[in-house]
Amino acid sequence: MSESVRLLLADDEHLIRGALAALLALEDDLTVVAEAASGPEALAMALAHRPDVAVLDLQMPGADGVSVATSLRRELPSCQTMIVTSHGRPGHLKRALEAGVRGFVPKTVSAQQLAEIIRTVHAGNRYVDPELAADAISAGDSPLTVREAEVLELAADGAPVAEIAERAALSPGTVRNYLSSAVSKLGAENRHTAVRLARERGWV
Amino acid sequence: MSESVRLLLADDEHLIRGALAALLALEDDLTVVAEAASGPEALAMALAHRPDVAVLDLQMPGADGVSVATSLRRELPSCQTMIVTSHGRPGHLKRALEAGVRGFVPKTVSAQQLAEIIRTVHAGNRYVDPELAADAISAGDSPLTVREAEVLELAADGAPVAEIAERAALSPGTVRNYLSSAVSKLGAENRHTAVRLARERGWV
DNA sequence: GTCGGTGGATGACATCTGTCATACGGGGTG
DNA sequence: CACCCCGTATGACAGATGTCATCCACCGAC
Repeated sequence: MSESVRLLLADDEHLIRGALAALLALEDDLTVVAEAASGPEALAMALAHRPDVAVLDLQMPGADGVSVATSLRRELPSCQTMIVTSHGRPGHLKRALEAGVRGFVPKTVSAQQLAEIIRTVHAGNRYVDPELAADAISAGDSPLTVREAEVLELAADGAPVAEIAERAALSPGTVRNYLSSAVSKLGAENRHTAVRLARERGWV
Repeated sequence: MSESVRLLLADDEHLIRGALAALLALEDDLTVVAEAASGPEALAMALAHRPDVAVLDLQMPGADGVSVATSLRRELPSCQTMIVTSHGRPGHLKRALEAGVRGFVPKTVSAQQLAEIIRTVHAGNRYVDPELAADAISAGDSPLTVREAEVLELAADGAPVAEIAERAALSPGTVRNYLSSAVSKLGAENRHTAVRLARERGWV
């Protein structure tokens, strides 16, 4: 049937990918034409099989779903992309939408729902899980300046101020100022909880 | 058929749980008798349906797979438990085995393999994914004492010493001692990198 | 040109952390 | 019993961190 939507499934969890392929194959207007277990593989398979829709897991070895979507947008514009994620955080959603992703759903949806969303995306529309969207909206825009976010990111792995200063080419004092203001903007107790909060809200 | 293995599936990701149920149902010696989307629900369903084998996701809301396994061991000893995990870290494996879990596999296995492993577990044998086992062995035993690990865990979310002390019912000075010794044992620069290292090695 | 805003820096100060020595009670082991 | 390790605690001290006020240079707007 030439009407069938050609799908690429990319997920590093074989169990899920296989199960998903089996369930989606039950829908007679959906055809899984390729599967991949990593970011680079997904890209290669997409270019080889030219699917209509790419269903990408967010967390994959090599390159995450959003990077793959970005590449696909450039190299195979005819292919719509959508992200499926285990435990989604709003930051990824924002990144994904900026990358041109048309669908963003958690893995808590059922196969029926997923099939329906695939059709929606294939029709050129967008679909974002309402709950994730609400989270993203309630998280709002980052109150951090570019520098504050940069410094906060460098602080993420527990590096001391001196190291952050070196890596950011700033004076240690300045780094402490930025961290201090970031911490107070986020209402955190110290930079480490600040990093955590910013991560949760997708601001770094 | 009375020979069929009665299964409980617990996973908060509807997509995966449903798909898994569908695939496992294809094996005619396996029957899914209950599904759950959270830790407490898994426990309740297990007690209600008395499955032979419980297939538990590691990450679930409410109570993780290992806690559920621990409770099951006590409240429904006839039920064998196994853990399926997305991105397994060795620490969980050790915890799981101590909780009496008989099978521990990553979601990268195929449905066929999983079915086979379920049979293995049901037969009273154990199965641990070779790669996860290798990781666990190479990570070795934790050099941390129980208290050090406890305190380190409380330090994980960036809480200040005072808060850790309160939550651990210890004096702040003692907390600092433990953190200090944990940091030096792990060769870290500060408690935060120590937390990260311990996490990577599965020691917390 | 003056004004204000922003990025960057400095210095001072209080507090928090990390480290160390020391102390004491309890549980094993020789 | 003596010894050692562990858990717990205290005190002391150096260094790191968080906070604040202040300052300078640059840039764009008025």
